[in-house]
Amino acid sequence: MSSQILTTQSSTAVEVFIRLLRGHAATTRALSSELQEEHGLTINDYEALLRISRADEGTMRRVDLAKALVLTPSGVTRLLDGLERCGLVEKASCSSDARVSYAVLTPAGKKRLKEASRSHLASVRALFTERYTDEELETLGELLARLPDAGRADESECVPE
Amino acid sequence: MSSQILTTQSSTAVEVFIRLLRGHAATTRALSSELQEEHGLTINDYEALLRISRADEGTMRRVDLAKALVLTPSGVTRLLDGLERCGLVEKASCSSDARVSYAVLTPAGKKRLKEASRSHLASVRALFTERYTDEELETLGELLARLPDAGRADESECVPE
DNA sequence: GTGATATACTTGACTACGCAAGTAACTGTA
DNA sequence: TACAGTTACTTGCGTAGTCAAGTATATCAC
Repeated sequence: MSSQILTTQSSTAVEVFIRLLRGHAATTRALSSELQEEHGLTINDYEALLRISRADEGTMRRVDLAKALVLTPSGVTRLLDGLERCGLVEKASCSSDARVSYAVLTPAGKKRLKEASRSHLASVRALFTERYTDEELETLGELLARLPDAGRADESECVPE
Repeated sequence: MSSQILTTQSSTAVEVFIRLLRGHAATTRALSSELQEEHGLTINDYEALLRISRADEGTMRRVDLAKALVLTPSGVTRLLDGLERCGLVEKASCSSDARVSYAVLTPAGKKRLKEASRSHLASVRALFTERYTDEELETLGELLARLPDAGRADESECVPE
């Protein structure tokens, strides 16, 4: 009905953006309900545990975790509050800088992460490999990595021992 | 420190997923603060106005809007509550089905959408075209469209008259 | 028609954030 | 050594969304 201006050139940019939003919403929902039900973790809980487990010395400054998860510092405080309440993470202080408080996995945290990893990784792989060839996955990963802050995703595949 | 299992095959699936999450967070944040400040709309407000404006007869069932935006019905109720309170959207009833209530743009809603479109579309294009060639954008769009529910993004480029 | 089931939508209670402001500690400059 | 500025983190408050439950209407089987 209403007249529309369809600028063909670079109209794809907007499409791509929308698909990014919707794809994120749908995949997150698909994966997080499973993670939630089976292991009581949100996607960010899981990612936080994973990042901490992979960090040098197995500890991570809250600030660095915020960057890795693309959260604000307050978001991280609350995220870790929850994980601490569940006994999966503990605070540790830094000897050289009294401002920083490290997050460390407890044995329970390591255990939970390991359990959750099995099914979560399998689900992620299933979700993507049923839609893309290896080559396409490679391409998609490379392209998404150029988005602001998406580059630091690096090798998140590891399953902590 | 901890031993890690790096399954090279399809490890990219997980990487891609993470980049999707982080890329979404970062691009949304970048674009929505501008939209918020300059036009008082969130990304979803904007998308809702756009979808309604593009629908046949300029009206849309709430259920269909939910699907298009990948929100739950209650999410749509609240989203539209806000837009109604701002006078950008109105309810209309359906003569053939008393359960459905349509969302229609008010003149103010059309005006706001049109104003917001200018800068928003420009920002989206800038954000993406500074990172990708036309060809890459095409590829990225095609790949993202395969994700669950991301396919219905279609030609969102239109600026309502 | 009448009851079972499905659909469209709303509401209350909750969660996961963000933002702004605050505290404490560190750093660099004079 | 004192003070300005920065950094790490927390807290109060607000918001956007979910889920579960509820209401009203429609549809289908018989």
